[in-house]
Amino acid sequence: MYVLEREFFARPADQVAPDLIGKLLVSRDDGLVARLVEVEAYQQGEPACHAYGRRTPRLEPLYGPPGHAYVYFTYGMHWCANVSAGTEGVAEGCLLRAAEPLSGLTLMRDRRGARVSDRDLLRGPARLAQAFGLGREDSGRDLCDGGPLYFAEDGCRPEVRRGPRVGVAAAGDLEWRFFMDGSPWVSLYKRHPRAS
DNA sequence: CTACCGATGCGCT
DNA sequence: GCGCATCGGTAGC
Repeated sequence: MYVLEREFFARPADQVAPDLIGKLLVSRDDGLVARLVEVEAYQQGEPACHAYGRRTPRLEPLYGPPGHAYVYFTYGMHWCANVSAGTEGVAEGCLLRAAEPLSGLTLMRDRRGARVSDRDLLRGPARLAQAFGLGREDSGRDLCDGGPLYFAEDGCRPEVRRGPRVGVAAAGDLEWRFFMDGSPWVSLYKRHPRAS
């Protein structure tokens, strides 16, 4: 089991995202481990990216060095987590959309709700963030500095498929959603009603 | 299982 | 003020 170093993330987001499929997300102090099954790439040159045509304080983690968390708030109640990619000064990131829970399911269920099925614990970006206890204070956190939140790999080499992103109005024709072929842990695919 | 709809508050224009 | 990289409940098949 090897921890993913910063150089893993120092590539364009659309190259990092497919390589994250099958990797492990670890919250060490919580004892949480999950295998990523669905990730989306975003980069600053295209309209769907939060950093499209602007640079504001909340977006600094995306512009900074790779391997840092960018956690944002959406729809008035949900947090979603990205890991920054590419080179410093260029905003790129990978949205963690779904994962298979491997360890710490009890704590995940404490955070998500007692009646939530295993299948729904981490199926969706806001669900994943909630189960891992991620929020505003985690945005900007370094994920490659030996701290408690990091990525690891265990030799899993899944078949990766790709398609259009989920729920993005300015989706364009980019197929930057990557997911594990045939996995029951992947989130439901819903295209945005006004997607181009 | 799918389809619809309301909740909710922040970041930016 | 507007729009949103969403979710959960309910209704219906």
